[in-house]
Amino acid sequence: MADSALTAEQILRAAEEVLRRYGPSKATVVDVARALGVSHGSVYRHFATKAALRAAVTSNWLERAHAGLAEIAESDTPAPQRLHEWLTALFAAKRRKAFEDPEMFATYQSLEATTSEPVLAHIERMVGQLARILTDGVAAGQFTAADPLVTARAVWDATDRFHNPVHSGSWDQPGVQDAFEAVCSLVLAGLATAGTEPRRPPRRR
Amino acid sequence: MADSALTAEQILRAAEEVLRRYGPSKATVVDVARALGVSHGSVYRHFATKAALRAAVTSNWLERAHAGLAEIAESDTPAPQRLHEWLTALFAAKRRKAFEDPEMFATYQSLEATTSEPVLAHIERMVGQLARILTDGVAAGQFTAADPLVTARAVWDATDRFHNPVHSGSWDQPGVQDAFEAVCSLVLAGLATAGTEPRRPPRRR
DNA sequence: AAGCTGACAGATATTGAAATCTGTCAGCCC
DNA sequence: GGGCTGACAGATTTCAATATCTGTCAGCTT
Repeated sequence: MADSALTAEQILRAAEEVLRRYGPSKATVVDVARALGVSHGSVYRHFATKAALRAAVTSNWLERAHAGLAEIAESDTPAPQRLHEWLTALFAAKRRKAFEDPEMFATYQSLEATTSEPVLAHIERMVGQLARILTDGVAAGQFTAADPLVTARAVWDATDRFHNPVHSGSWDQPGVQDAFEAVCSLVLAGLATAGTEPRRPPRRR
Repeated sequence: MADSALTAEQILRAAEEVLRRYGPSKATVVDVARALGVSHGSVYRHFATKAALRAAVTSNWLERAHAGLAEIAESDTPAPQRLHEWLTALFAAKRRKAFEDPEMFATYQSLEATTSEPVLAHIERMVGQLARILTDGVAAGQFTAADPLVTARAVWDATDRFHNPVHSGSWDQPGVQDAFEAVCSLVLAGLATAGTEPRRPPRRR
């Protein structure tokens, strides 16, 4: 019956729980199956590989973790403040997750290390939201950016230290918040003027 | 006699060779001693611990690897071009080392992971050179930066993706050079105007 | 006496055998 | 028949025994 059918939904929930309890290095699909009271073969009916299952769980988690960002990106706050707010919210969310949900964060981190598809998709989404803010800013004459998408990627790269999980180890050190603000200011100042005109093809020297 | 005396110099040379041959995870101080034809106890007369020896070798190597940067930092090229040149040279040097001298690069990388003293000193030196360029730029009216040292650190952070060894895995991918130029442009544009005034959204224009 | 050696204790790494896990699939059950 | 099971092969991980390494030091050598 439909009631007793094993759904992908259920598997995802159980897998997240298992990952949270054991961490990415210890969690097995046998554990997930056991938590659901089914044989591990059933899990493979819904997810082709363990990696795919982990990716789906992480993707889910990432979506929830960054729920508020899209709203900020689409608010009608002036673009400069909006960008600052968005970056601050992103950094805060990452930090909070790293601290409060370490096992899931480690899972995300291990996924990132392999540059897998869902992480790339997530980055695309994030860069897309940045591009949205930039486009609005350009329209309002607050920003200059020849190609908002390229510039958005530059902003993403420039703030890497504050959202890339490989740097999470330094997020609890004293100076980070100041460092973050300094980079924000630099980036905002850069957007206010020239944008990302590839200045003078680097003449060989 | 003085001729046969074991010097720290000799040990450093031998240790670098051993590190280069075996890599940081396999090289032992017994190997170093063997290469010198002495007992490993002698090595400890000159370096208190294996970590200290590795740090000294890496420090040495780092110094040589970035020899040209100081000259660029102190040249009389206009600050904006000089900064671009410096960042480009830094990125090129890192990339070259990662590719041509992988074992020593891995050694450096493992040192960096522990945020040890010599790496911190090296970063200080790099940020100092950036600050020098910034100060010159401010004096010439090309840059705005309330506190050049703080701004230098922001420039260092913003370009992290192109000099931090944790990112070396992405340095051989197609788009990096463009990404680097885009971040450079953003940073240079930011320096041209507001510098690092803590979040004062540009309202003019 | 300054510098080196070699033996030592405790920590770390290597190894290979046993256990567990991943992914597949023929067959069972609802 | 669609979905689940349980047994299986090959890959990976665990574990404990063994070997090697790090750091110390008493004593030898020159």
